Amino acid sequence: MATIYEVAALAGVSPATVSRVFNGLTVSEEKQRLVRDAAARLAFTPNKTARRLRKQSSEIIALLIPDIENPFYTALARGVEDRAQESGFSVVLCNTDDNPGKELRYLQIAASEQMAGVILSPASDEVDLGAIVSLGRPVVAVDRTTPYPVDAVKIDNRAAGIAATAALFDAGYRRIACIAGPAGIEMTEDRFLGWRQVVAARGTGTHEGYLQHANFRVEGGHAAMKALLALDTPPDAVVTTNNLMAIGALQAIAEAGIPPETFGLAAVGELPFMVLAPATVVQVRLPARYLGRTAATMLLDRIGGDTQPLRTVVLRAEVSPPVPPGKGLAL
Amino acid sequence: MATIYEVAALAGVSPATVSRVFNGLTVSEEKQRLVRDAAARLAFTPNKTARRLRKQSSEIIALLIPDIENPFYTALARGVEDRAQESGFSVVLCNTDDNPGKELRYLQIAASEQMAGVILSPASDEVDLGAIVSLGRPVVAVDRTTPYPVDAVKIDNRAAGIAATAALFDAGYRRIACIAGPAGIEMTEDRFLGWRQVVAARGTGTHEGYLQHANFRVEGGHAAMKALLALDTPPDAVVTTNNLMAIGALQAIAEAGIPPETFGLAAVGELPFMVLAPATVVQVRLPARYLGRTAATMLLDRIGGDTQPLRTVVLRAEVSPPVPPGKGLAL
DNA sequence: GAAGTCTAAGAAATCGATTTCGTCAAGAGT
DNA sequence: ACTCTTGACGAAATCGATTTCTTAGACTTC
Repeated sequence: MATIYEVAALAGVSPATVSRVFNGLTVSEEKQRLVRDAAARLAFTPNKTARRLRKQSSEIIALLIPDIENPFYTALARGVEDRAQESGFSVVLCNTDDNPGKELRYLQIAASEQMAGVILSPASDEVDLGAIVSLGRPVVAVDRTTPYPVDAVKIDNRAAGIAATAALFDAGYRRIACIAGPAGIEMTEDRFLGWRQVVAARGTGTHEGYLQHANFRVEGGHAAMKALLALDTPPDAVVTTNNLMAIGALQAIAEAGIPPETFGLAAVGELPFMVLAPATVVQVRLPARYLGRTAATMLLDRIGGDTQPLRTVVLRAEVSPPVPPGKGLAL
Repeated sequence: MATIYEVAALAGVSPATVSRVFNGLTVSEEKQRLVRDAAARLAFTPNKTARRLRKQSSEIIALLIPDIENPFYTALARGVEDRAQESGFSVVLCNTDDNPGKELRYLQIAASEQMAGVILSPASDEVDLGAIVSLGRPVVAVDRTTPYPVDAVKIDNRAAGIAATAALFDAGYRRIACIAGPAGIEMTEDRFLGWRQVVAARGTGTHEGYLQHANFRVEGGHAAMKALLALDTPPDAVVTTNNLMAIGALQAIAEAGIPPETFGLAAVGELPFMVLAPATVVQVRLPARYLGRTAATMLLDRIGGDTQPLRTVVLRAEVSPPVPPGKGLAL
């Protein structure tokens, strides 16, 4: 591939002039023409590695997500990518598997690769952002906040938990359990607090074992649902705090021979690739792609020099389908 | 972050010696100890941009996939990532949306970013690998082959189409249609030729309109299935040539009020997040993660200097669940 | 005509790691 | 004791783009 020196030689100017032409600095029209002609003839593409070394930064954003196989996160990734590409940035997608060790490794890569900024969904409250923050690289946390001085975009998780649970009560269910993610994760806590609040307000109380903690994956939801169904007084409905645990719960319900339309299920998050009738499950729709897009806008603003005070943007979820009163959902 | 010069100054050696220590060249034990101590004290992390500029390459692989929201491709990506990380390589995931323009742009990025190699599922037979191949960067094509001199890993697609179709005949269906991806894509062609071969061999022939081409997405399968159901003589079963089109077909079947267990459906590819009884759908399981892992192994071998002749590795699919004879699948 | 100012453009330093070339010291052989 | 060989290590070039500093020429003013 041609270098700036070859373009300069062909155009009869200095390499500095070639650089000025492509970076929009002042160069006479005559010499601009010479440089562009030469570059076109040589099919010149600037070497980004050299530029990155000299400028000490890049046009790359690191995006750290905990589960690449969760469609919530792939939708979020597309939102980040949409916005980043509008500004000429590339996105490196880093799948952490909710593993703090992998997450730290990716953060170190972001630092040593001079990425311009990081968007991440932290694997835990103990995520170590010290190195990247101390380098002055902007960070935006999504879906979960951190104690570090970084911007954040999140869902109103408590309201989402409330909406999911209220929908089940409105549909006539009375023994409503909750399958939550791992304890200690802020998003999990907020969502099941929403469940608990509605259960307390509607006066039915909860049974022992009606709150089950699971991992966020399909198999976590599956195991938790089996545990719920094995109780002396099983629930007649369940709220899951994410989409994949709802899938697992549905599988367990089907395996138990329960027709899905007679058991109440509300998920915080859209179920991917739904083939059941839409009324079978209440889905609290999370704006994942917009969440990603918002996070990228905030990060790009910081990269561009934005020095406004740190802020947290909170997005809202919405319930789908809207729930009419009465027993069961499949009306 | 500390540079190699600062480590050298603290250790009392030259920068070249520091570089030699970390790159395993011959350095006296005494000086090795001095360098390692100094590096630890300064928390030295080598600047990969500088190294990449001097060495003219990087430890990054570009992975170009057509649909990040298709779990087949996220599983493939995990396989690539698994293997790459074993060798200290990072993977940049590039989502092309089956768009040749986006694909070309990502290939140009791979070239100008000096990525060590590329794994891609080509958006079309006309993909332009000229620039990246002429730079000598290794390329491995997955899932689809190309006319360029590159290695490939693929599924035995024809056999997969045959297996899916045969399973439906074995289950007792007789009017078996096919929902295939866009015409002209090798993988599509091979899979529906497998369908056509079995239909011809079993002597039932096909009806006008029994072969529907769609895009590979859920909505493509949905529209194609509605078109099939609207025929004067609708089919009693269908083969879809990928997983997401099966999802769309199932949605259309449910919307038409047909119990899914009475309609035959076989998909080439595992349906993601299945909540129907496993016997409802025949799934031809594709080893996506292993496909990714194999592609990465081949690419890393090339990056490492492998000069064996170009080769294509063909992996096999398997049918799940195994199909007993008789009408319908839900036995 | 001389002095001062401004602008375009070239020379060279810079970014940080790697690698090439040259030097010096130690060891072996005669 | 001298010569030759080998290995460790330092100096400096290299990768390619950007940017700083300097210079030359054009223009204006007195």
